[in-house]
Amino acid sequence: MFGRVPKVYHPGVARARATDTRDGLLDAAERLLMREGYPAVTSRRVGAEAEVNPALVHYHFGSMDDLLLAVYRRRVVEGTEHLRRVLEDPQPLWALWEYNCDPRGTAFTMEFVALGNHRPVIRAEIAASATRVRALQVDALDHILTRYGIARRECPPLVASVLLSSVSRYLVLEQQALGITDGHDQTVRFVEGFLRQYEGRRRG
Amino acid sequence: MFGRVPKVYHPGVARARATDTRDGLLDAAERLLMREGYPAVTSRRVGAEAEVNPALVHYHFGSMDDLLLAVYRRRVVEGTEHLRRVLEDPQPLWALWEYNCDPRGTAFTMEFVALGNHRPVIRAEIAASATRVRALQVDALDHILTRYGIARRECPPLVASVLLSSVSRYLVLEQQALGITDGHDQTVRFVEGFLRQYEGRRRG
DNA sequence: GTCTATACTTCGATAGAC
DNA sequence: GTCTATCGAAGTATAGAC
Repeated sequence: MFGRVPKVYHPGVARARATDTRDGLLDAAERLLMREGYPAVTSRRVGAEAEVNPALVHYHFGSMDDLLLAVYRRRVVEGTEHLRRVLEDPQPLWALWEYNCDPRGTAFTMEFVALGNHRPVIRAEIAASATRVRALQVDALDHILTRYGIARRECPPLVASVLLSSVSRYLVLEQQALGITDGHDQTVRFVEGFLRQYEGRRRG
Repeated sequence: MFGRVPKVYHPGVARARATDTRDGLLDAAERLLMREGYPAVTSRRVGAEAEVNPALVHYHFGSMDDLLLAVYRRRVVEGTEHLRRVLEDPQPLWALWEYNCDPRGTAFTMEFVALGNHRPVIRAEIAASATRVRALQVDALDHILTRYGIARRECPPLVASVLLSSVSRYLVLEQQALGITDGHDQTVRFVEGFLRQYEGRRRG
């Protein structure tokens, strides 16, 4: 599995480079995952979506679990980088709320949660990355809440993080997975009124 | 592998009635769903779990979707009845919070959410039932909040319902599906402190 | 690296004996 | 109603030619 790192090819030949194929497979798997859900991510369909032979999935990644893991890891790296920028926003609470309300992130995560429910390897990976992300948020919120004069005892950063993400993500989940939006507008206004208390109207 | 165990029963003696078999299949499907998740709910495995021939699944329910739908509907009926009793609790906010914190309900629902993601029939069924349940909660919360002197403008019942269920269910989801509990204790204490403002300590 | 071909598994669903 | 037997489709994965 580790010895299959792509080698250098004859430069100038029209043949696709190994990393192109590999990335193409990752892209294809992610597209299928988002468009049709993880049951659609089969070696045959990934191959077809990448317009490449299905056997290459196993050549490049070994098992399907390994492919899915690679997809997940790639996105976590990007997501973490994104989150860091979000937390540097001049209105970090607003930015964090909007970040967590992004349906794409939730959809992606939920597919892997569903997947991880019966694939221990994936479950472990999600747990580890989720813990890191939460730590990042908590660290930032600690500074932010202190700056806003909110006592740690009154609202611990950890609690703020959990509350903020649970509400936003659950709303997205309901809407995305079930098409339910009853009460969502009102709830969003309620939360945003809260944010406005500390950071004023959203700018930019 | 399966069909070889139970053999012909003497007619008229211990033979299972049709409804027994049907219920047995529903039970078996639900057990498999909770224990191993929806991918495990195949006609063959349901048959084995119910100690009955796999072909009977199709005889009694038609397709697998129909079986899953039947499992879901049975539970919704029970769940709704349960919720009605919960809302009549002398401390309804506490009772509702605890009801939503029950991991079993969330696990069951999440399996169907994952399932419904790519099975339109199931998705529609979930959406419909979720809407009914929410209406039930909102109706009850309207009376409850009014009784506690909370103005509708200050905290609309609809918002209270969405907030309460999103936090509890998301906590359960994180813990159950990912094994993450960081910050959960603190968040629960935070919420319960809030409940205590209106209903005092939990009794019973 | 990439492809063809294939082994092996498990699925949903049905026909027909009893 | 229940079982046996089976079809056809789809999945993972590997071997081997190029």
